[in-house]
Amino acid sequence: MGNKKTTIKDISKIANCTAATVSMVMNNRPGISKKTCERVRRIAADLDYQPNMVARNLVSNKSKSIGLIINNFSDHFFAYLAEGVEKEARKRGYTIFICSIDSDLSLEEMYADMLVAKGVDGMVLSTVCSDSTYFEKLDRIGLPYVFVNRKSYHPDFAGKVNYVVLDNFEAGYKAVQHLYRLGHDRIGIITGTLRSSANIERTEGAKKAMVDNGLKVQSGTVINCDNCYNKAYEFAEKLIRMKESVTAVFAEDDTMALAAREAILRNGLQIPEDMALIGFDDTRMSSLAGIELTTIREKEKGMGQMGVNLLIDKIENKFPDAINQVTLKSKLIIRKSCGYSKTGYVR
Amino acid sequence: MGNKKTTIKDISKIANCTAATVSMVMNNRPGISKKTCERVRRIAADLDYQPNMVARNLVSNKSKSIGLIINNFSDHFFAYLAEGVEKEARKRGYTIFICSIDSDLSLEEMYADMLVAKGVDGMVLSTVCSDSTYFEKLDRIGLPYVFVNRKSYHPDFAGKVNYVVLDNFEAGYKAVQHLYRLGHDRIGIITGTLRSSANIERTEGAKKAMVDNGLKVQSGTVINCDNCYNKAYEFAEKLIRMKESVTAVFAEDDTMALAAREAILRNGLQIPEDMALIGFDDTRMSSLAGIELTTIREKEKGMGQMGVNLLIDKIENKFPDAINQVTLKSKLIIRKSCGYSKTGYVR
DNA sequence: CCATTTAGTTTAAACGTTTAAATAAAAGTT
DNA sequence: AACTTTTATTTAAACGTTTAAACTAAATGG
Repeated sequence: MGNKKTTIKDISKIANCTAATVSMVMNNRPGISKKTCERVRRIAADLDYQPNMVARNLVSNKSKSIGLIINNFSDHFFAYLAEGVEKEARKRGYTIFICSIDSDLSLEEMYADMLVAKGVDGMVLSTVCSDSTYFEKLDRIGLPYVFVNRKSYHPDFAGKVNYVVLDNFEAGYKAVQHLYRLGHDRIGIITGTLRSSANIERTEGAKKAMVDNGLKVQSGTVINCDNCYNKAYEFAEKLIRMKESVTAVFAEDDTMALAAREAILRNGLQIPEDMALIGFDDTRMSSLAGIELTTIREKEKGMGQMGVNLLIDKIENKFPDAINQVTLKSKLIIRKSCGYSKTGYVR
Repeated sequence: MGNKKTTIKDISKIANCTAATVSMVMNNRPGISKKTCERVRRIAADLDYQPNMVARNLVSNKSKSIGLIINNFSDHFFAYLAEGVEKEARKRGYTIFICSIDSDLSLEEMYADMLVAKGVDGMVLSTVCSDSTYFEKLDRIGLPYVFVNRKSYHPDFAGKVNYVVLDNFEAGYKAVQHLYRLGHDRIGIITGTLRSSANIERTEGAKKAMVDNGLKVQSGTVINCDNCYNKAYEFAEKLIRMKESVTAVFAEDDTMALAAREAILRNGLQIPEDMALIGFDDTRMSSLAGIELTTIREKEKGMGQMGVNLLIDKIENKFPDAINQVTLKSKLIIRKSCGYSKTGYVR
C-alpha cells in the first residue's frame, strides 16, 4: 500500500526523456519520433499510468466535470432527470458532481460556489426558482450553466438564460381541458411548490382552461401542497368534504395524485365515479392494474439529456453566444382515473 | 464575463504581503499578526475569494470528493442509497461524483480508474459483484473504498474488504417462512441478477427455508429475471400455468413483484386467493390502496449513510486498519398480498 | 560544404495552492 | 548594549501537468 500513483515523471525517467515529451506522447501531439512514442507508450502501459486530472485541470482550467444540482434523489422526476444528465454527460466524456438540496433553497448558492471552487466546467440547475440571482456570479466568472425544468422571471435574466423546460402552461391547460370535456365543471387543483416556475405555469394553464370554458375557480379549491404526500392527502380530504362543489381533481404530480387517491378511497368514494383524478409525471405507479391513473407524461430523461448537451456545447464553445431556450411538449396519458371511455368526450 | 476568479495572489498584492501569508490566514494558521489577519480577511471578503480546490487538491492530495458508483438512478434502491450517501457526505464536507453503469459491468472499472484520476479521496461501490478484482488496484495506491449492498466472495478479499450489507440470507429465509406458515407448500422464486451477492443470498435463504420446512425446490420454479419487469412478467405467467405446483411467489424486488402482480391479475387470478405474492424493498408503490404488497423493508438510505461514514472514517484515518463489515437486518412488512390476517399463521 | 529547413527534444514557466525552512524584526534578558 | 527569544513574514520548493519557446541534430538544397 501507499504505492503512489504513476506520474509522467516516473515514465520520463525510465524512458530517458523529459516530462514534456511524455506529455506530448500521451496527448498525441505531432512531432515526436515513432521510436520514443512507442517506448513511452509501452512504459506507460506497463506502469498502468493514468494522467492526473487534477494537475491537468489546474493548468488547462478544464475539468471535464459538470455540477448537477437537484432537489432530491427519490423523486421520480429528479431521478430520471439525473439519469439523463449523467448518461449523456458520460457519452461526451464528462463526469457529474451531484448535489441535492432537499427543498432548502439556501443550500443552492453554497453548492454552486463549492462546485465552482472544485473546478467544474459548467452546471445544470434543476431546483426551484429561488428569487436570488446568485448565478450572475457564474456569468461574472464566465462559467456556463443551464436551467432544466426552470426559468428565470427576473427581468435581467429571463431573456438571457439558457433553459430546457416543459410547456407547463399547455400541460396544465390540457389536463383541465380533459376533465372539462368529460363533463366536469368543478375542479380542484393540488399544486406543487409555487417556488417552481413549472408548477406556477401548470397552475396558470389549468386556471386558464377553466376560465376559457366559462368555469369559476372557486375559493379553497386550489391549494399549494408543496409536492408533499401528506399535505396532498389532507387537502384531498377537504375537497371530498366539498363534494357538492368538486367532482374532479388535478394534482401537479403523481405522488400527490396518489395521496389524493388514498384519501378518496379511504373515504369510501370511487374513482372515477365519485371523483375523477388526473396526475402528472406518469410514474411507474400510475400504470399499475387497479391504479390506472390518467396523467401527463413528460420526458424527464430527455430534458436532462438536452440540458447537459446544451451545456457542453456552451463549454466547448460550439455556439458561444447563442441563447438556447427549449420548450418541450408533454403527452396526456389517458387511463381510467377520469373515466374516459371509447365513447369519447361529452363536450 | 471572463473576469477570472480571485486568487490568493490577487489578495496578496492588495494586502502587501506574500501568497503564503494569505494562505496561512485563510487556513487559520497561528503566528500571523491580528492586523494582517484582519486586512487579508477583509480583502478576501471584498473580492469574494473562494480558495481554488483544484490547486489545493494538487498539493494536499485530498479533494474532499468521493466517488459513488451505482447501477442506475431510477431504481428505488439506488435512488435511496445515493440519497443517503450524498446527504451524509455533505454533512461531513464531502461532495459526490456519481457514476451509473446501467448493468454494464465493464464500465465499473473504467469509472473507478477515472475517479482515481480525478482525485477522489475514496469510493463507495454499490454495483453488482463483478468477478474482477480491479479494486486491488485501489489497495495498491492506498485509496479507501467500501462496498455497499455487496460483498466479495473472492478468497483474497472476502475477509479484508469493508462493507455494509443487508442480512439477505435471513431476509430471504423470512420471506419464504412467512409464506410457509400461511400454508403454502409450493413457492416460486423470481430472483434478481445473480451477479449480486444480495440476490444470491436472498435466494439461498429462501431455499434454506424451504428445505428446513421439508419443502422441495421444484425445477423451473426458481428463475433469474435480472431485476427486469418484462422478464418477471413472463416468468410469472409461466408460474401461473404451473398452477397445480405453485401457490405463492417470492420476488426479490418490488418491481418484479408488481410485474408478477400484473401477470396474475391479467390472467384472471386473484391475489392472494389464487396466488400469494411477496416482494422486496417496500417501494412507495407497495403500500398503495389496492396494491398492498407484503414485502421486506431494508433501509437503503441508512446503508448509504453508514457506508459513506465508514469510508470517510477510513479517509480521515480514524481507524486506519480496522476492517468494518456491517450487516443490517430487514423487516417484514405484512400487507394483504399474502393473505395474512389477524387470525395469524396456520402453522 | 555551408546555409537552411525540418524533426525531435528539452527548458522553463505557468496553473493556484501549501509548507518547511529561512530571515527579519521586535521584544525580553542580563 | 549585546545576546537570546519570540513573533511575524518571506522564500522557495513542491504537487503533476501543459505549452510556448529554445535548442540541437539531422536532412535538404544549392
